[in-house]
Parts: sequence; structure tokens; C-alpha cells
Amino acid sequence: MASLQSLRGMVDLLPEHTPLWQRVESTARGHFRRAAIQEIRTPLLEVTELFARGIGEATDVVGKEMYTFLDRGERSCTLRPEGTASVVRAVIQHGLLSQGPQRLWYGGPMFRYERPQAGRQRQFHQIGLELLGFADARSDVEAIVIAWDLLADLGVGGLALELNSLGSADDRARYREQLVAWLEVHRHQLDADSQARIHANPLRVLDSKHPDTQVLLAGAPALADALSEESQERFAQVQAGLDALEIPFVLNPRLVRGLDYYSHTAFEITSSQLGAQATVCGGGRYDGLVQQLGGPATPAVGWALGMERLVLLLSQGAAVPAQPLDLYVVSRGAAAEALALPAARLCRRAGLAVECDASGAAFGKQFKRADRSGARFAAVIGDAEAAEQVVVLKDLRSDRPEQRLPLAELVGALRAGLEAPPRA
RNA sequence: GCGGGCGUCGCCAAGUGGUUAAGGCAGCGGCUUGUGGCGCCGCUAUUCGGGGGUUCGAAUCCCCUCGCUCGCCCCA
Repeated sequence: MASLQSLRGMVDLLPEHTPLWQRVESTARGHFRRAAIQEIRTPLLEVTELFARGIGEATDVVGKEMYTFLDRGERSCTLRPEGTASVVRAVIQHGLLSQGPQRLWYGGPMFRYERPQAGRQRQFHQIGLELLGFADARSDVEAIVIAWDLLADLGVGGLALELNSLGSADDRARYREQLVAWLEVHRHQLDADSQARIHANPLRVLDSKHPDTQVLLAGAPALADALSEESQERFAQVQAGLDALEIPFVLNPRLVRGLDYYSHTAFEITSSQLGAQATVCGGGRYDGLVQQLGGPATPAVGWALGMERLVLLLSQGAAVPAQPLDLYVVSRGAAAEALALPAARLCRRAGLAVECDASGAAFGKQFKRADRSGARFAAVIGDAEAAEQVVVLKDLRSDRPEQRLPLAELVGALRAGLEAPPRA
């Protein structure tokens, strides 16, 4: 193919689809505003080390999915594969935590070099929430309820909240030892992927989809049993909080999540309608990350929501209509054409949505386009009108007669006209 | 990185070895040089993702390649 194409896994969002995205974005903004959460925007490009240290060297994301390159200063740079590390970096860099806990959200493109499939692109978009400086189980619940209510408000049905606790760092370390020891004993019965992960990332073995491995795992030491009393109490509080808000959830002891920084609460919101990539929103607590990246010891919870997957679910329902046009300006002849844009501008300044036909085509053509544009009204300007500085206002959606009026009266007439019902 | 499916006009799509590559939608032009929605007429792929091969002859068969897609893996 001779013509240029977008890079694999990097998709264009065409005008017919942007209204739905805009609806999601503005709905999310509303939820964040009402929950006193402020927006933060960070660069798309960061020093590679941030992600290597933050997300974990052993993770798939860091190990094989990052867009990494040397810039002209020979510095290793990486297109962000997720949002949390950048937000934490920014919060540390600007000393935001010295002003107290931070309630933040972010949105935008993320990049992961993976094979594209349904619900998975190389450039994809997330909206994320981070609550930094909050240790209490209630903040876990609040983070979850914000995501839950946002999805409900958007009208996404058929969602399931899956919940697990990974325990404290100590719990995990202790459990990790037990698990590795057990896995070593059963090494020969594991699938190849799981064998490779015994030391690199043993908890991920729990989440293996290999059927034989899953059967075997029934006899493995359980993470839940390794939790300290405090961790168990904490997890119970999260569950009680969700119960109190009547948010249904299912416990999933195999939910471990792929990023190293999680501790205690881990959760995913999934849909059965998404195919293989079922997770719409995933998150959890990451009490160690801020300190690990050089900041003050700071407890935190957060989540990220996949826009493409969400939109996929939404677009199975009713389409969002584009905003209708109020007026379409039709003009022909030099004097008339000179008047068209000023007339359109006048109406736009009054808040009306106006398209101005600049083709100079025959009136018939312009009316055809006016009709197809969906505009309620057409303003017609020919040489006769131009000479008198008037326009003809025609209701395209009713049988009411045309009005001939001076430019100064156009906006008023339009506003009055828009009140009247269109043809059924 | 590994499997499976697919690739004919902007979109949908017929055609499966015989030479002029159906049709529909959209678009453009006309009937209709100041009034749209309907209708009618016309135009829009020397070419079938790209390259190579087989053949007298290929969109149709073979090879390579690119892309899309679904799944594995992983994750949002």
C-alpha cells in the first residue's frame, strides 16, 4: 500500500465516535468534581528508570512492553505505560504531600508494545484516580465507589467487582517464601510459563490460566492464610464498607495483579461482554510506592479505567447523537457571500451552532447540504438580501413561512423559532 | 513473542482460472443557474493490500511480505 498508514495498534478516533468519548470524559469530570478530586496532568514521556523502579523490573509491562528509546542526549526515555508512577513522581517532585493528602485524577494516552486484539491497542487511554496519604480502609472503599458509580452513571451493565487482599509487604514476603518453596516441590508439574515465574514473580503463578496448573494450585498454600491479623481485619473493613454502600463484590483469591506495587486491597471491575480483555477498571492499594520512588512513606490507593474497553461496552447500547446544528447559512453572489460569515459569527457569538456554506454552489445544492446537516434553520442570503442587509430565515423542519429580517433581528428570531416545535 | 481467520472503490459486497471486475450505500454532476427532503439520468476500481511465481490466460492456484482481526500471553 503506497499511502501512509497509522502505526500498528495506534488507532484514529473518527468524528462519528468522538461524541461518546466526550460523554464519558465529561461524566467522569463531574464525578471527580463532586468527590473533591483534582486533575493532574503529567508528561507522556518519562525517564525509563521511573517505570523500571515503580512498576517492577520483573513485570511483563517493564520487561517487554515499553516504548523505550534514547533521546538526543543519550537519555533512556519511555512513553508512559501507565499513569500511577508518573503521578507519584510529580507529587514527590513538587512536594505536594507536604500540603496534606492528595486526591487526584488523570486521563490520557498510555503506550504498551503488545499485539493488538479486541480491547487492546498499543496506544490506549486511561482515566485514573489516586488517593495519596490515606491509610484507612475507608479510602479503599471510597476509591471503589467512585469507579462503581461512574460506570453505573454511564449506563454500563453486567459488571462484576472482584476483590482480594494481598496483605502487607511483610505478609507478602512471608507468603512468597512459602509459595516459592511449594512451587519448587511441584515444579515439574507446572506449565512452562509458570515455571519461569517461580522466582521472578511467583504470585502471578496463582493467576495462571493453565487448567492443569489451576488444579494443582488447589493444594498450594493460600495467600489468605498468610495474612496477619491486622491485614485480615483491614480486609474485613473494606468488605463491610462495600456492603454498607450496597456494592456487590466477589472474592477472588487468585486476583494478584501484574504490577509490583500493589499491597492489601486489589480489585478489578470486569465485564463478560468484552472478550478476552475483560477488565474495565483495575486498581488497589500501593502503600510502598511513594517511598520506593524517593518520597515520604505514604499510603495510597488508586485505579485506572480503560477508555477503549468502556467505550466498547457503551457503543453496544444507543449511540450518542452529535450536537444538532441550529442554523445553516446559504449564500450566493459576491455581496451575499461577503455577508454570510458576519451573519454566522453574530449567531455563534450568541451561543448558537452555525455552519456557513462557503461553496458558492447553486442554491439547490446548498439547500440540499443544509437539509443533510440536520440544521433546524437556514439563513438565505442572495444579492437582493445583501443589498438591503437582510436575511431570509427559513425553518427547515416545519411548514412555517419564511421570514425576511434585518441582520440585527436574526438572533432574536432564531431563538424564538427554536422554541417552536419542529414538524413531527 | 506464539497460534487461527481474513484482505475486491470511502463503506457493504458479488465474483473461486478465460479476459468489459456485478450490485447497494455514500459522493459528485445533471433534470432544476433563488430554495432541500422524493424521483429519474449519468459519473466514480485499466484493477482486486504489496511483491514474485505457475499458466496461452489469475482477483481467482503457489510462495513471500504487509496489514486487519480473534485467541494465547499480559493488562486498562
